[in-house]
Amino acid sequence: MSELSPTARVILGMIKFGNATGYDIKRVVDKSTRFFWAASYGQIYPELQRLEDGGLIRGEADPADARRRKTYSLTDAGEAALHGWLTADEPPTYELRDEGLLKLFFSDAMTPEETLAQVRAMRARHESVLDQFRAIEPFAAAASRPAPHGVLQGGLALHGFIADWYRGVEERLEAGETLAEAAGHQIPVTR
Amino acid sequence: MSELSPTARVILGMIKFGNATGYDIKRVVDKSTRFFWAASYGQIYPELQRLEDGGLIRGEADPADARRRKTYSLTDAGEAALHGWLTADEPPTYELRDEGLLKLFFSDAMTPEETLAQVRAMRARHESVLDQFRAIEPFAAAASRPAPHGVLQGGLALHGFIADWYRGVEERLEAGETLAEAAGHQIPVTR
DNA sequence: TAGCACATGTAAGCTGTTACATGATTTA
DNA sequence: TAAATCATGTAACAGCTTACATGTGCTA
Repeated sequence: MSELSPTARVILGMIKFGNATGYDIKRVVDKSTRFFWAASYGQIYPELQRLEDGGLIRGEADPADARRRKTYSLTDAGEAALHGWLTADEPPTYELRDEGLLKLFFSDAMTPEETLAQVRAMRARHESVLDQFRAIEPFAAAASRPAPHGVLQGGLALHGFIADWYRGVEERLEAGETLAEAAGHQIPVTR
Repeated sequence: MSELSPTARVILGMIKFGNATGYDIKRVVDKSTRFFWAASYGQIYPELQRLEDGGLIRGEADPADARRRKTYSLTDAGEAALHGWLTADEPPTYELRDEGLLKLFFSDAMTPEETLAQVRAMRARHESVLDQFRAIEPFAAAASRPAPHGVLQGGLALHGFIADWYRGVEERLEAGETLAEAAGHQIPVTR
């Protein structure tokens, strides 16, 4: 049994928890996993087809429904594939693309003022993510299954930490320190 | 002037700071920016060609050098493009792909023991990144330009925070809490 | 009845990795 | 002299986004 494609991983999980149509999956992904696992229609619909061809999901089109909506569910093979992936011991993918960090990496080619402006933009970005998370939180807390709310807590902690870290760097840059000095003085603690 | 392609952004920066060949750029990227901005030969060499065609860089092949090495430098247009990108006020790209978080998101389909095993693997991953950063640090600290060391400090803080956060979650999971409970009790502080 | 949400799908194009091909130079 | 490193490049393929095409059902 070959590995699940990246998009297949979200799809199987989403179907497992009752998000049964491609449209549904997209809608839920855009409100939840997109912060660490995005998916677009261009990936979702072809992948649903492949998963059905491969026997991991089964699609049913209700003929009474005038909308040509196709409702998917996991087959036994699909359940097994999902659980196999969830419990696999290969190191999980972790990939980051952070343009702000790249700019800071090259910030010896900028003035301190220009660097400060970029740091501010980076902090704003993470604050905005925090705002989105806070807007989602009541729904996550009230949801029937608890794990997503746990992940959201992690996201709040993470982006809160990053925003705080940038705030500290900003203050030190404003006081005239270099980026390296400012970054070196930031000491994180978890309690 | 159209936007710099993702790989063009690292390339211009790297050339600016004296990494003059495709091979060089790849080597340095793999020791530094790859944690937040990766690049492969399949991107680098064609992009060097395009940048030269576009007049942002100039390549020189030393005929006395038996190795067919091509040494690049920034043209005035290239300097301007680099600086324009560095100081642009569009919100910088921030993309994360974290398979561990996706598994936790779906962990209601796992037993507590299986979830714990995944959290341990995630922590191990970040600890391993920390080890790599610590190995790099002396070189970053001794480098001629200071900004990369500042970024490394940020990386140490970030992955240290994440590893600590997972350690806390692990302990609470071991004590029998659910993921949502364990995550909710973790309170981050920066000082 | 207009507009929005529901619903599925595809085509074009960009970005990226992996693996291979080729050959020179340096070092053990 | 063998192996590692330096050095450039390409072909095949995987993955992803954006934009478009098409049509239904609900609601103000």
